Amino acid sequence: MDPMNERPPSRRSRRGSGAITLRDVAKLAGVAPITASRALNTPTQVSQTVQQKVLDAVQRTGYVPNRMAGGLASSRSRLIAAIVPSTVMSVFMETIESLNHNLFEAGYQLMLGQSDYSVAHEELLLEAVIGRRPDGIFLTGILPPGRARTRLLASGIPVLETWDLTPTPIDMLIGFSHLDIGRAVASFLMDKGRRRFALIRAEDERAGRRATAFAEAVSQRGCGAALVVNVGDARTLKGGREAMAAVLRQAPETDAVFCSSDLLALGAMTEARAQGIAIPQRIAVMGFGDVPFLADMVPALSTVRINGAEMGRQGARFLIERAEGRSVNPGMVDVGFTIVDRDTT
Amino acid sequence: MDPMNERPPSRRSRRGSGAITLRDVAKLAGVAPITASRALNTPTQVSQTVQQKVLDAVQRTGYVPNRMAGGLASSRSRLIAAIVPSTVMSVFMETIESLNHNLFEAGYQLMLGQSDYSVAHEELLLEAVIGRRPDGIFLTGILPPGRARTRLLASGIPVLETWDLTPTPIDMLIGFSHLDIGRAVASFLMDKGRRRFALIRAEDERAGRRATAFAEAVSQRGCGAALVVNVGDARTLKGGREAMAAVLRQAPETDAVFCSSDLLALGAMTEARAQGIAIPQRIAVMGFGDVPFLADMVPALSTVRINGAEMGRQGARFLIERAEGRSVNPGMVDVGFTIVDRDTT
DNA sequence: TTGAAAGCGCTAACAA
DNA sequence: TTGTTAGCGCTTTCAA
Repeated sequence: MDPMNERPPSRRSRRGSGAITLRDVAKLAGVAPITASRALNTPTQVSQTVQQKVLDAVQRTGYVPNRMAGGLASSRSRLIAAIVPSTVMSVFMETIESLNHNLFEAGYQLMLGQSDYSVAHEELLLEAVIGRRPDGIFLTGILPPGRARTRLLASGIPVLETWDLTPTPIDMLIGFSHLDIGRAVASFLMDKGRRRFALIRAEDERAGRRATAFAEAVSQRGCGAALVVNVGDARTLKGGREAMAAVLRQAPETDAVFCSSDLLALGAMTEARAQGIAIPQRIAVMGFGDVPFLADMVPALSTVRINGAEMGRQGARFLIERAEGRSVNPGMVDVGFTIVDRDTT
Repeated sequence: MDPMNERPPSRRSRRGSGAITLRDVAKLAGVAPITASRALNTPTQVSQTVQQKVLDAVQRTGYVPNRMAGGLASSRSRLIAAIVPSTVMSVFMETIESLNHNLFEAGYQLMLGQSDYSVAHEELLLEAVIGRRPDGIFLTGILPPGRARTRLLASGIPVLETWDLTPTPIDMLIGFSHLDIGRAVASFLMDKGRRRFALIRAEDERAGRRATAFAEAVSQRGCGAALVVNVGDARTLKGGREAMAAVLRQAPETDAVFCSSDLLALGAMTEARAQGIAIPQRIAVMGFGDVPFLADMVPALSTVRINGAEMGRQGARFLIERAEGRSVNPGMVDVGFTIVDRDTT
């Protein structure tokens, strides 16, 4: 080893983390650090010989590149942040799983934050996330105007909003229309001859839009006003049971119920069964989300299928394209939805 | 502004990302960068006046600290990585949600990787994760000896294995005994007078251990060998239905079935109901995991409750303690389990 | 309590 | 194709 290659020991030096660095690998391979860097990141820029020597050195030392350092130097973290309201029993997880899978294939890592359904929490989360300088941010939902939105805009980080549509996205957008769903479900049920409707809906802005569109559509076609029962949490069965009990009490002549989640629908069915009410003969039940396992229950739940995985896949693509410096502007991508007609309608 | 404070423009300079940096804040506040850093990170080390001036400057500039740079300089990323087999309909998500929540409160961020139930995938994932230099790694499960384990050990990153117990953990361990569960469920069912058992189990090593312990326990108490039916994926209802059909065909006299997940149990119940078999009168059904909503179904599923949130909470605590340099050695923490006796047994 | 200097481990820019 | 230099934006170390 040429002592000239050694860093002159300075009295006030910090002695690193002790881990193997690119310098060590380069020294072992007999090349400059930048050459070792190229051998690993852009192998085409380097001769076969050097390439092999560097790879050998990596092998022998067990070197694992420090992506924090690389990210700092290149302003590319290869980190994508995603924010969901919740992760347990959440309809968004299919999207996140697909996103994560596709990101990993491309050498990116996912940072996951949960807002716990709180706007305040979401703002803190976004602040923290921006500090990590991710190459992109994946939002499950639309970010309303406010501090967080301003901050995000100012950060210059590519943002993808999903699971909804809006004429005023922050940046990229991929989703579907909740209004269209409400209308489509209304038509679907009316075409089946249903006339007296109830809505079991979660305290959720999007669920609200589906419900409103549904209610408007049925009243436009001359049906009476739909009974609306609110439920706090879309992810419980209990809420659906209680709401169905309320429906049966307040409007016993109801012949179709549209729930804002599959779990609520399952609860509604449970209550109906407990009260000896035939589904779908007397009341049709419709869910939302198409939780996988409900197709295999008896009776199988009719529902609205959202292509969550597709949003994850395309979302990953858009964000990666942006991260690699290509200027993608997908405009508004509508992935649509499907009404799944099973046993309960 | 004193021009002496400006960095001399060099011909080959890279002109940063253009974002506001600590230098900008410091300059505005009229202090050195390091002082601004202290004002933000260790406010007690700084005078009230300086503190206020820096905070003002932050406010006015909209400065968001770059955690990559901070992490590089301090060798503390404030990033924790967690690895799960899957995120959709996964029994681990309660743990991850709790982990994430507790980490965020303490100023840490979660990186989530999914192994897709593949060992090869998990190794790649761990390699990638190590490159990020997280302050800790949270594993849902025990990492068997192999490349990944060696690498992890070599990295020196604190590791927490969960959801299982082993005498040979990599580092920290918090979980429960799958063998104990198998035995406890066996006793529980035998005490209820059940004698002819079947097991519906997923192709999962831990489910296998629960099943084996169960089978041993029942045969030790003089019951006949339990019929074992294997199912590929624990997260489907369909698998449970098909398995139950097999049980009914191959051993119609079966009077109790222990399933390796709640969803499989729900499938088993669905099939039993379809065949007109009374639960629990003729066959008792037991699940595993205590998916929240199953308590509200009719009949409510008896199951084994795992305190997933507790593992997340305590796990966060251990990992953070380690990250802050305190030498925690919790030994083996057993969070136990609870048998939940509801309608199906 | 404050600051100057050095450096974390890597890569962009330039030069050969 | 390879190397030199100068940072990326922050914090540690040492000194005042």
